[in-house]
Amino acid sequence: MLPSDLRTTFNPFRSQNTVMKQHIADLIHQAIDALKTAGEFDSDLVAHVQIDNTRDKQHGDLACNVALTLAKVARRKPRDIALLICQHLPQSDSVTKTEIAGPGFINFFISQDATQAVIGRVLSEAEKFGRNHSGAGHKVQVEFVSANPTGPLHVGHGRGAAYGASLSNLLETAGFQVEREYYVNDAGRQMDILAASVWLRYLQLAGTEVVFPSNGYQGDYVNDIAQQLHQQAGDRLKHSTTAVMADLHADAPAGDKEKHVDDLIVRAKSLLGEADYDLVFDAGLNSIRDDIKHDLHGFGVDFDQWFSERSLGQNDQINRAITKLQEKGHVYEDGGALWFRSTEFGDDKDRVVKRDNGQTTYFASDIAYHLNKFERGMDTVINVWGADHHGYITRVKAALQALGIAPDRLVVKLVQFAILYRGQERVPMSTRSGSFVTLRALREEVGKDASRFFYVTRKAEQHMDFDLELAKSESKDNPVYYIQYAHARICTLIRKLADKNMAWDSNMGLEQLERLSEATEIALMQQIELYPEVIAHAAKNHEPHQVAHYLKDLAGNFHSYYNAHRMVIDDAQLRNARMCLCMAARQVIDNGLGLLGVDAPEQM
RNA sequence: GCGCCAGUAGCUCAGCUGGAUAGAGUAGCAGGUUCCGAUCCUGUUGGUCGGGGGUUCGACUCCCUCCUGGCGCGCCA
Repeated sequence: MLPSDLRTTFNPFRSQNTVMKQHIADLIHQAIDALKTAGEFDSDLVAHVQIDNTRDKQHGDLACNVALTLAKVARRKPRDIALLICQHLPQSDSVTKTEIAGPGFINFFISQDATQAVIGRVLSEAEKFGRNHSGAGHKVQVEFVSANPTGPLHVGHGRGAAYGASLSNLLETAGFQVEREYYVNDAGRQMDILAASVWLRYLQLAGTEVVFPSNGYQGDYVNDIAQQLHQQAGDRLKHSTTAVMADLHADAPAGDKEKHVDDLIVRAKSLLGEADYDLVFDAGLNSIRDDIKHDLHGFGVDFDQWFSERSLGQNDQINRAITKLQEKGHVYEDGGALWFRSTEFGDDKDRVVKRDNGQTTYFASDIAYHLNKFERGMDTVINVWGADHHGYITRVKAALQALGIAPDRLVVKLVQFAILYRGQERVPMSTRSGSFVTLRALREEVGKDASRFFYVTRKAEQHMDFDLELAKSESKDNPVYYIQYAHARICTLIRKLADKNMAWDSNMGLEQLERLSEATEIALMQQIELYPEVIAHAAKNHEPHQVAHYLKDLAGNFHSYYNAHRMVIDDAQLRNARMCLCMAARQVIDNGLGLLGVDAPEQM
């Protein structure tokens, strides 16, 4: 038996079948078994029975290709096999007809009774409809956003936030125990630059004349933080211009802006002393982190854990991780630095974990961090990263492997960047031009629902054009409103019925489902029936965009139905049956939008 | 140079892990509501799935090779 941390990734997802697909598959297995008994097939023949939804309803509702896949091993023509199977299929109330078509497909036509039954399941399972237990008993952590706390989130982070949040929700509906985590990069040089920036702005407010470094953080938010700090600490952190600015490397353009800012950091530390430097540092960190937290909350994204990078160093976890690698013989010294021999695990080159000046690298923190994740008992860890980090995957997986953790227990999802458009015009997003759009600005302009929806309508690896005008438009062009409108329409029906003393009677409706036989009604029911497998498939493949596309189709089915038939009618039996169908559709829209972090409003 | 992601209708994108005649939305065209919300519905035009080979009963999907675009290849974080 393998040690527990060497076990491979649990793969809970086998074929996720709907009730009906499973039933058909069972029928086919029974037929094949009967044919084995009859001597038509070898008794050791193994059939992989796959049931597909048909694209064209002329091909029935469900189709099976088993006759084609068996042709070779059974050494018979596919159509002959299909015929044999059909002749041995047990009777089923759910199947009205089977046909052999094309090269040897077996098409199944499902009875209306069986199709209508989904309505009762949706109404009784309600918000639980669509869930499954394939991930039961497994802990998975989803780490996402994790933007440096050196400034507000911008629209580039929004896609990762929307994707990670929806993915987490999806995994939960698949039965996983999910932990949502934000890794706070609160250590390192960038944070020191922020602290120095805050202090210099503070000095300016306190009346000390200093020149702000070109490499400092220029944003207005730094001023706000400095102002708060000044109110809080008074002039206690003040120093003279000469004390601050003397003997520094010159700033750009004449000098080196990197050396200049590094000198300022050293100066801040020496003039302020450790305690006061930490005060300034924490003022910046806490303010920005709280701001990010607040921003994300407004975006419908909340985390279970905000994991501090600094805590790794404070608890000596970085050195412990390096030592662990050393003990296993994967570390060597060269040029005064410590190197992890990652090439042994497929990396292009070895990587430094401890610099010649004794400082550990960011990579070393990341090794410790990922070790920590698994030590916390995660079976699987999912990292949602920006596409620019893909070069990093190999070395992190190499480190895990070196530490005895199966690398496939870490799954990295890369999210491509989104390019903003305002109609035809591309919105410049460079930080330098100062015109980059914050996530907050996006939320204020476009709204949470449309932003969340737009971010996840494209699959994550796909480059994406995000049109602000389209997302903003409250019209038919905008899919999120199209879906929400369907939901609101159904809610309006309920209100309408109450006004007319015709309140929806679900029991009567459920007894009369056989009255629902219009083409648009059947189509809507069939679409509803697909929901659980769409969810399962989306969870399995980490693809929330499938939910978005499904919901668009579902809303389309509803609107067609609504337009073709009336629900508020005198025939109480038919009226209540139709309302059962509408309310089932409403429930599925509600459930699906919920996964995507989009509200399902009762009126628009 | 090496590696990762992408290339599907004029535009924005799906395509259920290899299945039947490649689908939506939008744009274009032609229609529909005295009605429960027209933020809606119906019909229709539009494709050498980047190019070329290969694998097999069958390829947008898998393999090879070229072309194009994005990103990455630090003792930065």
